[in-house]
Amino acid sequence: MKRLPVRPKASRNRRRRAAEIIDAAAQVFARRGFHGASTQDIADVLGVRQASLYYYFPSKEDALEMVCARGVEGFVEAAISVTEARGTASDKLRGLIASHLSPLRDRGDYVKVFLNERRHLPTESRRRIGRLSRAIERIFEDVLRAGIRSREFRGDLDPRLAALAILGMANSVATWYCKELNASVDRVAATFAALVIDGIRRKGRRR
Amino acid sequence: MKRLPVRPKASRNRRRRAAEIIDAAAQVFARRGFHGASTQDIADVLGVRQASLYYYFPSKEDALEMVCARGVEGFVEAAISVTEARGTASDKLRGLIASHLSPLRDRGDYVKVFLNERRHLPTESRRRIGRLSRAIERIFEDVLRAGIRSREFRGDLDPRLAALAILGMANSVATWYCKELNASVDRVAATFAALVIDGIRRKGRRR
DNA sequence: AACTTATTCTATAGAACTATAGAATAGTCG
DNA sequence: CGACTATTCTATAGTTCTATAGAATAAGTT
Repeated sequence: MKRLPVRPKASRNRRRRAAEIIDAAAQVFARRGFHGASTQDIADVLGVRQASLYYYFPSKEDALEMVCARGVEGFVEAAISVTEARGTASDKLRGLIASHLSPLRDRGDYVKVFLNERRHLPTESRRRIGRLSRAIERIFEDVLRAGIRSREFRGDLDPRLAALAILGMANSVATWYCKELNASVDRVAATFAALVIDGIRRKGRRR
Repeated sequence: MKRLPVRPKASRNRRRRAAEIIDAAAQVFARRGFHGASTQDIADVLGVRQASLYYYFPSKEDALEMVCARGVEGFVEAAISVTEARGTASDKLRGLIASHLSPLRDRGDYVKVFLNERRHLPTESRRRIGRLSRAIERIFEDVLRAGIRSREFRGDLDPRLAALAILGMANSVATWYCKELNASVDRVAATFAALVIDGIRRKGRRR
């Protein structure tokens, strides 16, 4: 086993160092998937020995849990605060979409891992995180339902199906947003919201 | 090593047997992901020894390639034939969405694997399959562009972004469609198409 | 400096997994 | 039936990976 060229300095702040570790894990899990990534891969990103990681987490699965947790962190709170503000159902939906895409800006890897790898979590934490997912679906659904009740949205809309459609659309951004950065997250959010609210068909000469 | 309870009969048709093997692989890869699934898992589904699989494929990666190939098989052809039919741009888009969701009915696992695991393919086959993906995106994009030119769709639409949105929405169905079968694939397709074409907002008193 | 604690390192046990080799069994056909 | 081919099995080499133990080094403190 070879000696590392330069021994990295130990951080004086454990918290900060732990965040660096989890950040590297997020990066690697996002790229190769949980099972496709080895703890060695994470260590390589940090320039550290594989075994050193275990000072910061007790198992690879726990690392995944930390990444996933940060991947949904704040999603629900942000969504709730959007729905509690004043405004039409359309406004709220626009806000929901924007707040849902927002974490892609600074936590893209975490979100990707949450979306694609959460199924590999051990049962208990998977359940816990699954509840958060469903909470978010519910919030979208409720806004749609409210819009239908207020006659702002079409009465023939299936709120559950529409919520899944909108979330599917929004979540798909995580797979390409970093590659094609000619569109900012805000612009994507606005475009998507306009698309589902008014549709793509030209208006004016209808009915 | 224990003896298997009943030795499975050898199929007299190699083709058919190979299809069974790949089917089991699709099922297992869909559930656990490529790296999360072992060849043992596949063998368990078939009630066969792990090593027996290697009579049908030379490596696990090749099995993934076969699954992915069948996961996109016919997508492009079906999409092209839709766009070549007569009809408005809206009709074509509806048709595209329907034909894109159609394989979920009988090949859900293959589609899931194609969508989620193709990134784990070795470089060359990943490229080849990536080209097919891009071809499909292009087809959607072209229909949108044609609709804009014919003034059927709004002029301010970004066709690339809209195509990605619609595909993201459609592809997301693969993650939940088998769990919640209270909606048939056809109904989902129709709902989604209506959603993006006309939007969710109630019409009639506008402009 | 001497001592104490925090962090990383070396080394490795032990498990799991892919893939190969060659034996054994089942099916087919003269 | 006996020979021939197809398919599956047993057994295992060799690799990779997670996680632990204990030594070594860096940082902080008195």
